[in-house]
Amino acid sequence: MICATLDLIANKWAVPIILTLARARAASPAPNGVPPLRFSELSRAIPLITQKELTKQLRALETAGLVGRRVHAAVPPKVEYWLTDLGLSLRPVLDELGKWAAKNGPRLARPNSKQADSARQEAAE
Amino acid sequence: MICATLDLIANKWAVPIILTLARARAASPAPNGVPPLRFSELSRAIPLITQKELTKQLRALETAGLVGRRVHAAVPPKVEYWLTDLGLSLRPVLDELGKWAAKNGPRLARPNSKQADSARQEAAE
DNA sequence: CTGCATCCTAGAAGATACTG
DNA sequence: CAGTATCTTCTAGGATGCAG
Repeated sequence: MICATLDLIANKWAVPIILTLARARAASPAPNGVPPLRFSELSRAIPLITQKELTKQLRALETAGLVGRRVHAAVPPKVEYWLTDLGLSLRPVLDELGKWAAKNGPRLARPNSKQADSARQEAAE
Repeated sequence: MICATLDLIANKWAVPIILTLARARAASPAPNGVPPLRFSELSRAIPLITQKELTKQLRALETAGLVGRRVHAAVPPKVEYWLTDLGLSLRPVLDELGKWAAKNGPRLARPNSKQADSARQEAAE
């Protein structure tokens, strides 16, 4: 079931979204409430993401319980998202991942490229 | 670039393969050489994987430097794989991931309705 | 402002058959 | 034994446009 967790965070935009929300949570000294981000704020904070993807990922993360969502029924619409405690508990995982990536990432020869790797030695015993 | 790392291990069979090789490395007291696994041994250890997928993933992991590969030019063919030190260094990451999954995984409401039928493979904890 | 619906393409992954 | 080679299906993800 470690794969279920991976499926959760391995999507292209899941990590940026989580980190953005985590930053928002850390940036504000909200004592009793978590400072939420609006949809448009998230969209601006992650410029390259599509609205569709942002929506989809937020739904997935919400379903998993990592992200909270509140709709303010008003005009104009206002929907806020925040990282739940469960979502925040992912930080050690992401940090560990980040540590490894920082250390070994630079050396990562692109993994899934179809580049014919010529430098594979065929040891003939 | 944390995403590059994720791309590496987020593939369906990457984790089972790495864990299998890691188990092989831990299981033997090889002092100067790492105990390798043959292609067929890997295939048997991960019964549900396709040959094509096994080959593809091994190539990707090899390119990334996580897995070593040695071909013995002989009949019958014999190709051995082992986890490199770099590959082994991923363990803390996977362990952290596993810890989180063990604690919060049971509560994960299906994120993308991804039926993980490979759960049989993950007795690593 | 939010976010659903629709169409589209590239790549992941499975099944099966064949080869040195 | 250790792979390639096809063929097929499925889904992630991008590009719109429309609606409440």
